[in-house]
Amino acid sequence: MASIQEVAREAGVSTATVSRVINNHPFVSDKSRQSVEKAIRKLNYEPNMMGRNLRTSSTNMLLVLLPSISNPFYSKILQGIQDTARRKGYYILVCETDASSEIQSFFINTAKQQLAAGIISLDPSLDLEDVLLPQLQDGYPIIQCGDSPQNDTIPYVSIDNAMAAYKAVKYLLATGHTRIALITASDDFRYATARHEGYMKALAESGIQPREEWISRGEVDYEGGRLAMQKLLTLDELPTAVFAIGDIMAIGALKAIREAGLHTPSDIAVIGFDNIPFSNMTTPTLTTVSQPMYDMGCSAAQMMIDKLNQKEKTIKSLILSHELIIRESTEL
Amino acid sequence: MASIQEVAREAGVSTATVSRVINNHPFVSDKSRQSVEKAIRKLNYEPNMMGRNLRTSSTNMLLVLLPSISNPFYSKILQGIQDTARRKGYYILVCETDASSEIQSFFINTAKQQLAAGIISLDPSLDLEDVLLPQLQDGYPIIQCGDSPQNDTIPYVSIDNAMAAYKAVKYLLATGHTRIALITASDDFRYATARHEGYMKALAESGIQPREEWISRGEVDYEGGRLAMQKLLTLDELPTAVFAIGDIMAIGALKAIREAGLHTPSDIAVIGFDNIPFSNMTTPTLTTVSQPMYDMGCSAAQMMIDKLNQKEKTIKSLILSHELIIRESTEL
DNA sequence: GTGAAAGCGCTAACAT
DNA sequence: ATGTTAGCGCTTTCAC
Repeated sequence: MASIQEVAREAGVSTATVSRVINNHPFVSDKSRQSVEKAIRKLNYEPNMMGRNLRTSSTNMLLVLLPSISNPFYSKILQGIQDTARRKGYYILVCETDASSEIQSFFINTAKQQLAAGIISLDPSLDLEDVLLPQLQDGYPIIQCGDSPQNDTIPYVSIDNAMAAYKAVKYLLATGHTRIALITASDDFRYATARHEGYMKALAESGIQPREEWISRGEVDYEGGRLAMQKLLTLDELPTAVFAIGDIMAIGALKAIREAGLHTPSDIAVIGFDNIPFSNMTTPTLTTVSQPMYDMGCSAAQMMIDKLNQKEKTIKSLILSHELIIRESTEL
Repeated sequence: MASIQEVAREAGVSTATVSRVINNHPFVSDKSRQSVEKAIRKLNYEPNMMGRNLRTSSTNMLLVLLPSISNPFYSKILQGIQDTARRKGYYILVCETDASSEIQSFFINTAKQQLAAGIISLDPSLDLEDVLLPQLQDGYPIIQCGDSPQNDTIPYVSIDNAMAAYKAVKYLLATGHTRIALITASDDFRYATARHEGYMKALAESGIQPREEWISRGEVDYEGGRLAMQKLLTLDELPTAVFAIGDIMAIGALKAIREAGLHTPSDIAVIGFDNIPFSNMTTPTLTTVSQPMYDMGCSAAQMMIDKLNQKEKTIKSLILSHELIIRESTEL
């Protein structure tokens, strides 16, 4: 691999001039510029990132933390992050946080080692402020994406989860349902509690007393949704509709309903949340609240890069819009 | 961020000694080692990767090329790669190749810039040998994962696709089907042609003349599978079974069958390929050939790291085992 | 407009 | 067993 030295020698100029050309600095004569460009082409030269980054004590890599790469919600956000980052010349380092427990120290080192210029976390269960921030340099840029953080000192990109859930349940109420159950997860996730709130608010507005037994909890996956639905199916008086806080859980619920010999939506209507691609491939297709996953990723990356380029002093949180998508799992 | 200089000063030794401690070199007195370790803790020191990598002209980053992060097949492999890499102290740079056309130059630069120590490609349509290799330094490590390359000079991790397809179709034949259609993709993908071959071989063995009209092609996605199935449904004599070369296409086929008012498996049985998580969540659940996606990723990463550590001179290709998983879409 | 030279943080000869 | 020193490739003052 050619170095800047060799290019300089080939072009008959100093390394400083080569550097100026590479970095598009003004005050380089056309003559020098051309001979440098010729030398670069001839030697197939590409600046060594380690040298550059060491010298400038900066990097063009961003660290993305996410619970699971194979979860379609997170992978869609990651797609947005990576597209935007690449377009701006940034690389993405991916780190899966669910995998093991030494993860924390591993990714904190990434920052301490000056490998990554900033961190975008998609992990809703990571305590960014109390655990992560104190270990990082002051002012180290960090953004939460896909949920709001526990405390509002960390900037984030998300949607209005309470409002979205409220609208979903309002829709069920408007189509005549009154016995509406909720399938949710542990209260550790901010988005889960927000959607729970929206559910409660919608019921309250309609004067419906929410019953304790209508709240069924499970892991945020297919089996979790299936088991949570099975619990609901043991009730004496069955709900006529279910709002699940995530599509994967909703899809598990669809399965449980079918296994019980009941039909969706005629016996029990189901609404999910996220609008993952697969929600449109189920039988019946799933009514859901669409989150702009890809856009959330793009926005988070853009915000991070603006901050790194000092375009923005501080990062301001961003609330993107959501949309209720009505499909077969709720219409009669 | 503390540097090695500051640690050396704090510990009252030279930077060389600190370096020896960091890198677990022998010939350091217990006394020195302890005072260095104490200083490291006190200053919260972590070696700067740019400095280290520049000096050693090596890196602990691997570049992974994949068509789409949100495709569950690739994201599951990526998960295996990333898990294994992290455990060995390597970082993963992710690059989505479907996104745009400047991609090629972008990732080739990653190698030229000495950013990544090696490349693992999950992209079956990338011409690694003729396009990528010539632009890289001689001996630059590269592995294909999830498919075999066009020419066998690039080491790869895959399964025996022809055999797997053969067994899938054999199973359909054994359960009494004789009119078996194939839903496949363009012949640009090695895995697609291999599975096509397996299909042909199984039919030939049973003395069945494969009909041209039974081969239906489409994009490797849900819509592609759906459209390919719709084409098959226009035939005068319908097939009684369909083998799709990917689960996503198979799921699209299930949809088309249902839309035509027919039932799976009673009217038309369906077999997919890959065993992505969703194949077990469809209605009916999908019979499929299981690829060890996660393991393929782990193996590719391990092979790459062994090569980088000079444990292996050359990388040997690896064929992992597959398995036919029988679910509801084929049983009567 | 251009070049000389310092130095980013680290490792590895080499010297002691 | 430890320290001195050179230098990886680059950018950026500073001097001309």
